[in-house]
Order: sequence, then structure tokens, then C-alpha cells
Amino acid sequence: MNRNIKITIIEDDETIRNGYAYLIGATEGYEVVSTYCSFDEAIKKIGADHPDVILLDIELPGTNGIDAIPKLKKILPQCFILILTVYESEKLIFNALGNGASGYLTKNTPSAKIIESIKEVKEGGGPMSINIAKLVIRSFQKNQESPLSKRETQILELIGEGKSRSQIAKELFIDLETVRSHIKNIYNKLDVNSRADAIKMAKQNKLI
Amino acid sequence: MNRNIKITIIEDDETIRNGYAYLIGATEGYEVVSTYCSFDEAIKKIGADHPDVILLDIELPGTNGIDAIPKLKKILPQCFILILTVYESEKLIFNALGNGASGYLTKNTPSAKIIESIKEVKEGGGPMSINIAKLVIRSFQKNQESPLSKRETQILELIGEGKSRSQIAKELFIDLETVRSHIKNIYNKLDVNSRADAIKMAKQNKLI
DNA sequence: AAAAAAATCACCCTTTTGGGGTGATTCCTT
DNA sequence: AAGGAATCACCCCAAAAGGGTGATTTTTTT
Repeated sequence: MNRNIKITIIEDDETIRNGYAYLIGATEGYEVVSTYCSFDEAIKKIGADHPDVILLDIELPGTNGIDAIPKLKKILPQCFILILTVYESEKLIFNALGNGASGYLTKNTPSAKIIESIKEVKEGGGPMSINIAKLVIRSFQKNQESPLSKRETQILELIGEGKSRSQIAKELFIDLETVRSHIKNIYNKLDVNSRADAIKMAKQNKLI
Repeated sequence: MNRNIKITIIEDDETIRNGYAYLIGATEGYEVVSTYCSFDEAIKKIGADHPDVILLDIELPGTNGIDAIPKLKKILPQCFILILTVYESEKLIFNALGNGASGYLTKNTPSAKIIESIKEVKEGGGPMSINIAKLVIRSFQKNQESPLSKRETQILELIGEGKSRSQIAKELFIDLETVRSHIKNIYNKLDVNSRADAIKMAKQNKLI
């Protein structure tokens, strides 16, 4: 017989916390080993709980969920962290994933799906709600009607990699002056006058 | 009654092409309006087909699938493109999504899932095979055992945004010399001696 | 409490880079 | 034939980058 999947819930809203705990605990094969109302509470004892999966809220009193992720990972490196939140902000999601979260579910996710996601993540899959998947895909989509020409886009990409004019010139087999010329045109088109601003503008408008 | 979802398949392998065409065509609500064995063939006539969804192979003779995406999008801006391939390379997937593909399915995807994905993408969802989702999540995960300190990582990130020492100093409310010092330490730890190399190394090792 | 690591600042030095201006040529594509 | 794209040239100067060396103060870890 398989061991139960051990789950810890960190969520400040008591109703939601108890709701999830009941929901998950009532499911065959799942076991809620502990619940906490904040990360700062959790950190004291969670090491002894050794859960397989942590359901982590983002908006917590004290240490927020995003900052909590790496600290939890440090104590429980093998543990999978599932973010459960109402927000769908691009930055938040990417930060959470970047910090070591294994998945991201919004709170409107049906309970069956949450149970399924816990199992998925435990087995090495990457659960993402359809909304998150959409967001991620959109975040990759470049602007199709860029004001920049192909060459200009290419050069802006290299600038984004921190390369100097001369490095770019070498890489593209063109003259240093040509690179300068392209950069001037880029600055004109984007209405900026520095590398940092050009990169910022380009990323905002998904030109690179 | 709802209109059928119109599908075009661009795939060079005849067996696979016909297989998919049969499979999809036999499904209620789905209609294969055309099939092509290459993008260069397709481009001539696909405008008149106005499909809702294009199943696009990556490894095509002539123009490859990745380069084909923006060109297809230009002719059929409303059309969704689903990449169907054997490869799961990170770069390929991100390029495809960046060029305007709406989803990505590997060829071992069960046929039922393909049908479902077509519908999903048509309704604005973002279909991603579980493998792709994993890949995307992994691509966001930063290296947990970075040799760099927090401050160093932070500064390296700003360098990645093309910011100069003085800009970084202002942003972090520290002295220009301190920034220099951090950068020197970063260079030492990463064993590089330029911004571009540091960024490259950092991205390779997912330090930023 | 001691040791190690991280973060802070200082001043030496030289070469490279960056950004602005202005203009010209060639090559494609429309 | 016109316009955009890509190429190259030369003017200018201030700013930035990179290397070296060393020191102080916090913070973290042992």
C-alpha cells in the first residue's frame, strides 16, 4: 500500500485554511499533517512535519509567500510547493516559479483539480491552471508589429545581453559604425537615449 | 448549431499527415480544410482556406516551422497555430511561442488530447502538454545554490537590464564604489571580466 | 564569543564605450 | 521612382568600464 501524501497548509484565512484541510484530509491517500496561519509560525515547526507538498498562500501577514518559498525550500529541499492565490499577476507568478515553487493555482480552482494538482506535482508534473498557462504563453509572445527592423531588433537583443558595440560588430560581421548607426535609429524609434531605457522599453513592449 | 472548427495541417511526413487528417476529420465538429507537406506549398493557397487552427510541424523541408509562424500569422492573424513536434528543446519551444504559436504539443500526445487541445486553443485557452509545462516551470527556476550573495545577485540583475554603475548605485542607495566592489566580486566568482560574459554565465547557470 | 562571509566605501590607474551630430552609399521592396 | 533598410565614415567629449589594493562595518554562522 502506498504511503499517504503528506500536506501542510500555510494560509492566513481561517475559513479557507480549515476548508482546504477538511477537503484534502477527507480524500483517500491524502493527509494534512499541519496547518499554519503564517510563514513565521510555520518555520518553527514545519521541519518536523516533513510534508511532501506545501500549499502556500501569497498574501500572508509577516513574511510573504514569495519570500517564504526559498526559506521553505532550504529546510525541506525535497518538498514541493504549490502556490494558491487569488492574484494572477505575471510578475508574481514568475517570481514564485523562480523562487522554487512547483506550481501555481488560483483560488477559484475547483477542489477536485486541487487534489489532482497535488498528486501531479508529487509525481513530478507541473500543474498550472489554464489561466496561468495562458499568461505564460502570452508572456512569450513578441509584439508582431514592432517599429524596429529585423536588424535593429537583432542588435537590441544583443544589447540586452550586455554586449558592447564592438562585440556586436564582431558577432554580426559588420562595422562598428554600422552598429552605432543602428543603435541611433533604435533610440530614435523608441524615443530613448540610453541602453537601459531601450531595454526597458523593448521589454515593456515585448519587442525582444 | 455551431460551425465546424476548420483545421489545416502542415506536415511533411505523409503517413503522419494523413493520419492526423483522418483522425481529426472523423471527429464531430472538426473539419480538415487542407493539408500541405511544406510551408512553401501552403503559403500559396492557405489564405483561401482560412482555417481556425493550423497544426504545424517544426521540421519541414524549405522554410522551417519556427520561421513559418510569423508569416502565417501575417496572412491569417486570427488563426491559432499549434506546434506539433517530436522535439522538446527549451529554445525551440520558446522561439515558437515567441513567434506567435498558441500552443505546443509533442507527437506522442494521445489523439484524444490533440482533439481537445484544438478546441482549447480555439476557445482561447493555452494548451500545453504536461511536459512543456514542466519545461516552462523549470526554465523559471533559479539555481538555489548560487555562488553569489543576495546583493550580488541583485546587482547582476540590474546589469542584465543594461544599467550602468551609477544608475545601480542610485537605485540601491549605495555608493558608486560599493557597486564597483560588488561587480568585481561577481566577476571573480563567475570567473569572467565583462558585463556581457557575466550575464551570459548567469543566464546559463540560472543565477538570474 | 570567535570566525567567516557579506556589504560597505576609498583612491590609484588607463582604455574603452557611449551618445550626439551629420552625411553618404548601396540594396531591396514596393 | 520612392522609401525603408542596411551599410559605413568622421567629428566631438564625457562617462563608463575594468584592474589593483586595502579598509571598515554588519551580519551570519559556527
